[in-house]
This record gives sequence, structure tokens and C-alpha cells, in this order.
Amino acid sequence: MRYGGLMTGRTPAAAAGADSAAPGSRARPGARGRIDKRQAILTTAFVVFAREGYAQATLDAIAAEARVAKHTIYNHFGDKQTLLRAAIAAEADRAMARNLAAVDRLRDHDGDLRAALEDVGRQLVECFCDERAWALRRLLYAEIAQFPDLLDIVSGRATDPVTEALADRLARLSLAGHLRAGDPAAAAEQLAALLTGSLEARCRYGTRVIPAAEQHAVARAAVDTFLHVFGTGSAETAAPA
Amino acid sequence: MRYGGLMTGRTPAAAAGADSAAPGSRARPGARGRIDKRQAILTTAFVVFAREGYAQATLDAIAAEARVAKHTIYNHFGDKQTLLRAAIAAEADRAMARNLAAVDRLRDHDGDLRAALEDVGRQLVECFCDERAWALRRLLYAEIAQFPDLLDIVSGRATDPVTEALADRLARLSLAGHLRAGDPAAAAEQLAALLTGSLEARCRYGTRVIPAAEQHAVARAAVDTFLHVFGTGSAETAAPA
DNA sequence: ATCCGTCTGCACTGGTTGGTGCAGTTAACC
DNA sequence: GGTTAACTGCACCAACCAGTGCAGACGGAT
Repeated sequence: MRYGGLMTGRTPAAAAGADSAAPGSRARPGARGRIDKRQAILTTAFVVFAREGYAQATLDAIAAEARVAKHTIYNHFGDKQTLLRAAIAAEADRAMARNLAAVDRLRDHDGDLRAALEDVGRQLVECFCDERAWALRRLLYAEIAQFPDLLDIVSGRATDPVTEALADRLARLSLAGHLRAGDPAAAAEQLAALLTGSLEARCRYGTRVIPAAEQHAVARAAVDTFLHVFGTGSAETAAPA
Repeated sequence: MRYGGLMTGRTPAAAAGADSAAPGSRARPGARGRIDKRQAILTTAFVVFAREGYAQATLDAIAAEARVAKHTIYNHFGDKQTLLRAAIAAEADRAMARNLAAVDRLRDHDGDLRAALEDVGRQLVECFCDERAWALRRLLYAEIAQFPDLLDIVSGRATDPVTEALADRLARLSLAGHLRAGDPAAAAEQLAALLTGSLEARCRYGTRVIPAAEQHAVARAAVDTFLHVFGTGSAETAAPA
């Protein structure tokens, strides 16, 4: 039922709308306009929805910004609500994939656990602070009351897949003796909470951009605290702050 | 510049609109209708804005639900935007006061530090999970892009006053030897992050209500981790989970 | 050459809504 | 009793917008 399945690996094409070329003058000549248009509509719709809000955003504006006739939008999605759901699903897929890829870097753990955790922490922090991620979160918070089914579209499961994947990796590390034994789900939740909680407080609803140095400091502090509690005392537990 | 200053300690009166009484039949006979109406408009406006979203919410609906003529709203606030700002400011004052009161319970700390921290943690969790608090957060996330000045209305300062107050209390505890010495601001941030981060993940954008037992578990886990890192090892550090 | 699906530009409508104007009512206050 | 200020009910306007209809253009497939 997910819409993201239709996202083939095409280039987003008319994202920023720089070229004023007529339709059909793409670099890829063999491509029919269909997928291109659909992608352009989806990305543009997400941008406009996030910028103006669902109710304020007009289909005329989306059509103009995507360099597409309003009718084309109705041909593809038929409905403003359907367009919103599809745009959010596509963006959520992007964000989810990036987060899972970050967590997956714990798989090739070659010795220095603290360094590996800090690396993953920095990656996750970067995902969290991404402008598009904030736009997605704002949009979800805004419209979740109107469209409760957005929850299923964006994650589906009851538990956050990212935290779950993190718990998987922590479980392997525990089994290998690199972390204290215990509930890996609880450990993953606390590590994630340390990261996202601090960032949420510092980002001020996404209006403030956090410099890279501060992002790294947050990740390091989170990993410090995490290893204090869940680490085995083998040479990586330094004093906090 | 805050609007909350006008909030005298009146009863919200027509919040849920149960009585169908004619105007003027209040219990307090000496009161002019002015403050009553203003309060009713503010609370109702917040409820409707949170339920429908700013753009979707109509002034006719707010007027009807507050049992007030639409003209009265314009008399008081003159503008839909001004009404939104005033309603959010009033609700933010409420929430902030509750949070600060919770943190202030650390002031009369009589011996059992873990119990005191867990008490405060439970209070803060309860504040965070409150339905109105979620409504306020959703509304802020939704409209912060349209009205960036809502940030100043809701907190004003650069750092969150609640975390700052918590840092104050933790500093006193450190000075008294009950906590490890270190940056109290960092400690407060991590404790707050452990609480809010976990809750944010579990609440699913405010659509899920967390039972009291689960709330207490979150608070206990957060305090456990916190004391592992920042506590002096005097008899209160148990193994996590 | 022909067919057919996609895309385009434009005009149109039906409904909604922020905001205003006005006449009339109530109630506190002097 | 008279003044004044808040409140009410209703009608009204102008703007905005989702969604539709239509006629025509482009381009690939056969």
C-alpha cells in the first residue's frame, strides 16, 4: 500500500526549477515524461506543503513551481489529500532509508566501539537536523490531527524501525561482549532519546540550524553517557563533560 | 509584550460549553462580562485551532463554540493572527508554569535523592503527555514556519527556561555533595532529553496516550541512567533494566 | 499516416471564509 | 433616568480555491 514503491531511482529533475526548457528536453532522451513529471510533482508538492502548510498551499502554486499543468496533478493523484499522502510517503521513505543506513554502519565494527558509536551518532544527528527532515516532522505534527492515517504511511509499525534496527546492532555488540548485557531495546531507546531529545531542545522547532561542531558535541555527550551506563569498563569510559 | 499578563485568575467559564444559560447569568454577579468573554474566546480558540489547524479553523466556529458573537472576537483581538498569538501565549504560560512548578519540587529535597528525582521526572512526564501540551506543541510545529515570532511569544529566551531551572536545582545538589560536580546545564539537558526523547518516540506525534505505569517506567529509567552518570555512588545506583 | 495517451492553457463554478456595517439589546455606572 | 460601553444577530462583500470541462498540442508506437 506504500507509495514509495513507485520511486524508481530517477533524478528528481525539476526540483529547483532552474532551466526554463520546454518539456522533453531532458538529458535522458529515452525517458517518457510520465515518471519525470510525477517525481517533479511529488518533490515540489512536499516543498510547498512544508513551506505553506496543507490548507494554505494551493494546487496552482504547486503546479506552477513544478512547471506542470494543474490538470496533470489531477491526472496523477486525483485529489489534494492523495497528493499530500504521496508526497509525505516519498519523503518519509528517503528519511527512513538514510537513518537505517546510518545505523547500519555499526555492522562493520572494527575494534574502537566508542568511535563507531560516535560515528553513528553523528550520522543520526545529521539526519535529524536535515532541513527536509524538519519539514517532514513539522508537516506530520501539523496534519496528524486531520489525517491520522499519515502515521501508517510514514512508519507503519508500532515501534520506530530506526530504534529497532539500532537495538538489533546493540544486541549483537552485547553478545560479542562489547556492551553490558541487558535489554537492547531499552538501551537503543535511551541512546536515541539522548540524541533526539537534546537536538529537539536546541533546534527550537526547526528554526535554528545547529553548526557542525555543536552537532558533534551533542553526539559525543550522548555516547559518553550511553557508554557510562551500558559499556563494559574496558578502556572507553571517560568522565562526562 | 506578553499577553499572558492579562490572565487574571478567573474561571475559564464556557470552556466545554455545557450550560446553555443566557449571557450574564454567571455565578459571580459583580463581574462585567468582558473578562469572562475574553477568557472564553481564548480557551475556545486554542481548542479549535489545535483541533482544526490555523487555516482550517473558522472564526465562525470559534465564535459559536465560545457562545460569543463573531463581532466580539474582532472587538477583543481585531485579527485572526492576533487571536492565534494570544491563545498560544495563554496556553504556553499555563504549560510553562506547570513545568516550573514540577522542577521546583527539587527544592525541598529531604534525603532520598533518587525518590525526589523520580518524583520530578514523573511530574515532568505528566506535563509532557498532557493533551493540551501536545496540542500546543502540534500547533507550534505547524505554524512556526508561517509565524516565526511565535517562538518569542512562547519562551522568549534562547534557552529553555524549564531546563535552566532544572540546571539551577542540580547545581545546588552538586554543591551539597549529592551529585557529581560538573556542568549542571549539561546534566539538566541530558536528563530532560532522556525524558522527552523517550516520550516523543512513544507518543507517536501525540496520537497515542501513554498509560500511567508506562509513564512511571520512563521516568524511572531516565533517573536510573542519570544517576549512573551524574550520581555519587552513595547507595542509590542500581543496575539499569 | 494514424492512433492514443499524456500534457497544456484557459475559462468557469460553486463553496467557503475573513472581515465589515448596522441596528438593536443589555447592563454597569453616575 | 440617562449615558456609555460591551455584546448580539444578521446580512453582506470580496477574495480565494478545489475541482471540472474543453480544445488542442506533442510524441511514441504500430
